[in-house]
Amino acid sequence: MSDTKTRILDAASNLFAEDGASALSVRAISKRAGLSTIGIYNHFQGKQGILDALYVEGFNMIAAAMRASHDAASPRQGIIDAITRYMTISTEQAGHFRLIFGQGDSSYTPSDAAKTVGAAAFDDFVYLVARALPKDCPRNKLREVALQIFATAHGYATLQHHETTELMRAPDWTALAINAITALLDAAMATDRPPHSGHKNR
Amino acid sequence: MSDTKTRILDAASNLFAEDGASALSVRAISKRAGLSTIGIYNHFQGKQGILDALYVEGFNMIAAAMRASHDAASPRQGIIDAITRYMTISTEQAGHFRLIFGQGDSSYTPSDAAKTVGAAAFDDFVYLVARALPKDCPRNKLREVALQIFATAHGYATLQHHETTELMRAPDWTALAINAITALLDAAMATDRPPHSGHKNR
DNA sequence: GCCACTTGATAACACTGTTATGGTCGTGTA
DNA sequence: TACACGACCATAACAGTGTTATCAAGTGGC
Repeated sequence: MSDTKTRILDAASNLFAEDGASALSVRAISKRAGLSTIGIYNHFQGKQGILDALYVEGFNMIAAAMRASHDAASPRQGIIDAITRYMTISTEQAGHFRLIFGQGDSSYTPSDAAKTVGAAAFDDFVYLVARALPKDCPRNKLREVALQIFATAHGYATLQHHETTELMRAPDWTALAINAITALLDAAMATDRPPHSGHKNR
Repeated sequence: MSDTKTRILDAASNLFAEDGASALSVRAISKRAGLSTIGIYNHFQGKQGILDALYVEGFNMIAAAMRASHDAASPRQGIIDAITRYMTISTEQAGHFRLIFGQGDSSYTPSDAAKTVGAAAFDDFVYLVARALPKDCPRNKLREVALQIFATAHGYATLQHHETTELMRAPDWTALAINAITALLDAAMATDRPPHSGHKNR
């Protein structure tokens, strides 16, 4: 990576860390880097390329959080720890989180390369979930349970920052998420029913 | 409401329905209304006021979906029906959904009046959940279970439109959401444990 | 050395939301 | 009736946005 490219990316990262995606005009970035705006087009093909780099950076953080670690007391606790880390990232890396989930810059569309990083992060999580489910669990169901756990946690991570829920007495969002995921894991472990049967009245 | 205000709002609503929030420049709205841009400032205090009107419109749709209806087979089925309707809205009214959850226009911040509409929609949902839980359930827990159900569903509604999950074989998001919420309702009905105990390893 | 490509500064372009300017109209008060 | 004031309107101007155009310099390959 050339010196200019590094200078631009460092400038963008610093501005992003200070004030989120709205601080990232091409003029602000190039001024911070001590260059003109043209370098953003030469090295990153424009502003979208800058945002792609930050998107990938954010997803790498999420992936690291969702990866199996060796110090969990059980595979199940490993999942709970991963979700706790995910909830922490949604707050501590709020700029990245908002960018990834569409709230940072409404004109940004991730490139195909950036998208594949997100998909790979999910694969890491599937592996973590696989260790907590029976060994004979079909691969389809594995991915589905992982998707459910992730989607569930994601709802809590997203809603905790939403202005309507900010009007409420502050709940402990991580605790609520863990509680919901615990219920989901219990249900997944307890039954062998097909995935869609939850759709019927019980 | 004056004729000018109506013309502007109709123009904005039509443009929004066609191409989402990105179609809503003040020049596009005023051109569609056959007026100059100044009316947007006189009648709506600027573009944020236009977006507020659409935000409130979207939240009113969500509120209607989440409200108790009299034709559910049981209170529990009433919740499941409401969540199903919520999932439907997230797709059929994608523009409104994206605007409400921060993805429509990253420069938009809802006014305090708009925010209270969202909070009121949640109150309707709490009432729906109350009918499915034991009558002696403390109000705190009621609100918390309602929040959990809503957050859980919200995760599915949001992730179904995200580009990383769009790379996957298309899951039935509504079925997955209902399945997760069923697990959550089972857990809420089965135990009287304090809300935070799910945080411990089991 | 010549040529093609890459890189960089600067200016220009088309677009954005907003404010400023000047004018008209309607309403209330003396 | 006359006047003052406020609301509303068209238009122009402003300051900002991402991007492209123009010109010049540097580099690498033949």
